[in-house]
Amino acid sequence: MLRIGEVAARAGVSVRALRYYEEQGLLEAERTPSGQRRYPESAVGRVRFIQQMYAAGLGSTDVLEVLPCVHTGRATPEMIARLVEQRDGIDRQVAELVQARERLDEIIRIGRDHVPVDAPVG
Amino acid sequence: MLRIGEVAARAGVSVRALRYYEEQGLLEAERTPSGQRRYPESAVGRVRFIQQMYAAGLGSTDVLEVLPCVHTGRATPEMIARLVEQRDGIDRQVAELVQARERLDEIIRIGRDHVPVDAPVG
DNA sequence: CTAGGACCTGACGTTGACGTCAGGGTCAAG
DNA sequence: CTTGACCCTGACGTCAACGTCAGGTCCTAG
Repeated sequence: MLRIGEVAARAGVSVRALRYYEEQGLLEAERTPSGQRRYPESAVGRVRFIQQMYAAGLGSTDVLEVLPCVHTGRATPEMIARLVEQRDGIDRQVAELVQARERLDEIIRIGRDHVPVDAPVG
Repeated sequence: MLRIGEVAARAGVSVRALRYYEEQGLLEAERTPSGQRRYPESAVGRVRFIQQMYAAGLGSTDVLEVLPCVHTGRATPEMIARLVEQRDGIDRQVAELVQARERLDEIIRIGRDHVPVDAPVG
């Protein structure tokens, strides 16, 4: 059983973040008699997953909806529907990002052509 | 010359957003003698671009750095460096999103296999 | 048994991109 | 010349995912 600082270090997040995840119902912990949190090893992976979902733009309630499937490996058709919805949302985001990337690339190309004089040929 | 509401409608953003962009130095406007903003047609495209950059995760200062190139079509090597930096940032984001997407897909597959009983074969 | 590092619970602070409300001008139409 | 839609400037509110500080407890090495 890991202490909170240990989990934080291994997962690359702050201690505060872990307590926040607990607050949001995303992460449970056993408690020692004195009230300190103890996590199983699996918590590290769970936290990494949570981070990944945050990075994908999901809010904590979205993650909350998705997590049971991860934990149990089972999902009701309803939950699968949610998962698919979130995945499609990510797809839309990727599409937007790619568009923005192309826009920037275009600007970069144009900028390189019109680049000032002091760029010698070599 | 367009009024602010017109620009907002065409670009699909709120009037408040346009005033905010001006505050951030992202969007200029002429003023009528009475102080009302008047925009050229080009403002609509400009706003769309700003939105696209926001969607790509850039903050307003980042957009501010990038905008002159768009406006003038010219860029110093320094500005190009910034543009490339931003583009690479977007690339990293896309990579993260794709990873998250794959993770969700995996969960969906597993979930579909382990799906409860009441899914008849047909 | 004691020092100090890790942990605890509140609870307020932060940041960005606006939303929203208050109080008051502006302007084309009838 | 008035109505009603549109515009103006502050200025405070919001939301999420934490940061940070205060004041106190725990625990482990020496």
